[in-house]
Amino acid sequence: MTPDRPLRADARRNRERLLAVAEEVFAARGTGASTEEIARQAGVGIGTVFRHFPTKEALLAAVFLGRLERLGERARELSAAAEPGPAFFGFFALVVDQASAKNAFADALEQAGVDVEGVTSGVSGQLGEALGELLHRAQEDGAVRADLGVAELKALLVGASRAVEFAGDPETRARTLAVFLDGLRPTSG
Amino acid sequence: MTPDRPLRADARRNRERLLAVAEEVFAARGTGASTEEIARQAGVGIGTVFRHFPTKEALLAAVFLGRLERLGERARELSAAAEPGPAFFGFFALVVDQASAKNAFADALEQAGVDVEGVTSGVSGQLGEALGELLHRAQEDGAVRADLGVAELKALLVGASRAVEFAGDPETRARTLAVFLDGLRPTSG
DNA sequence: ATAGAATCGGAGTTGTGACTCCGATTGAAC
DNA sequence: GTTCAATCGGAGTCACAACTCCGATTCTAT
Repeated sequence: MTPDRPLRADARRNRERLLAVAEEVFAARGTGASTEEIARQAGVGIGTVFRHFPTKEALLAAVFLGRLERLGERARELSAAAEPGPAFFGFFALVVDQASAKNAFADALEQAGVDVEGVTSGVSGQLGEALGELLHRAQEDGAVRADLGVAELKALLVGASRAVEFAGDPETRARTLAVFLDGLRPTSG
Repeated sequence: MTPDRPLRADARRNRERLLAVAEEVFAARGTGASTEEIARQAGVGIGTVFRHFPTKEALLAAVFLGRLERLGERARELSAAAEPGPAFFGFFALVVDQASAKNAFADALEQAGVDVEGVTSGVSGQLGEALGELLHRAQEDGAVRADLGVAELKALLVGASRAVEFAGDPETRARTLAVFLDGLRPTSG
């Protein structure tokens, strides 16, 4: 389908630099940030941005795709390396922490939901699997209530990210997060 | 400060109609919806929109202000009419329900946080008081964990709205909401 | 070192949306 | 019914952001 001749060295550099800068800028200024701003910060011309990403939407999709991929990796790592309970809650905290710096996961997942050009669906699926494993292991271990699925977990991650972002100071955040964590535990009754 | 001569009948009508339509349109299309669209749907010229609300931001502020006011009223009503526990959880569910139709509260509170021109601060304070009463009564009644304040409650309302909005189908929503409700209850330990 | 294909830069185009201005209209006071 | 100030409508202005185009530049294969 795609002959995909390897990119010239400078092109490859620019592409990577653009992705990195775009991620920062979108995180800092929101997805409304202008492509020109990104080009300037990356030290390239606007033309270069649009050659690599034919559309602003495509650039956004690429950035979110990267986020989802990294998130999936992290979930798999934790799944393999830690006890089910800590792995699960560690991942939850990690996502929420990122979000408190900048609402990464919510945007990313949302974008995946909208699914720009269908690009993200594959990765989104992978992430879903990783989340599923994390969740099910924690449930079998009795660390997390049994009546939740991956869909609920995603919603909760989005909600927690948002809540924690909204809560300004660290103490409010901690107390807010505690509600989520306690709510996730098996019901005592 | 403001002589505030009463508006002419047609002006008053237009102003109200604009607010109503703007609320609908912003809810449906997001806050990025154009003023022209709102004018068209309200059946007035663009000039009329800008005479009543000198800025799109001012229009947004007015809409959000209305939402916050109604929310505060509702909280006070419940506070007066129902048992502490049901009053609290009823309000929580109510906010979340609205949000699932369209993310009303999150946007409204967020806007209040940004506080366009300081207009919302008064009402936001009132809402805060109403929430405080709802919360404290429920806590004294033992229906809600004691380690939460109004700040945490607001964050949780925002987060829950978002989470439930993200969760597509009603069943996922219910299970997601259950995590919040259980997390809000006093910790058994 | 050289050719020439790939890539770059950024001025220019296009579209959109907030906001202004003023002649036309309409409500209210008499 | 007349008057006139308040209000209206919407064409026009202005700013900004996405996207295009092409001459200038740079990489790479020989």
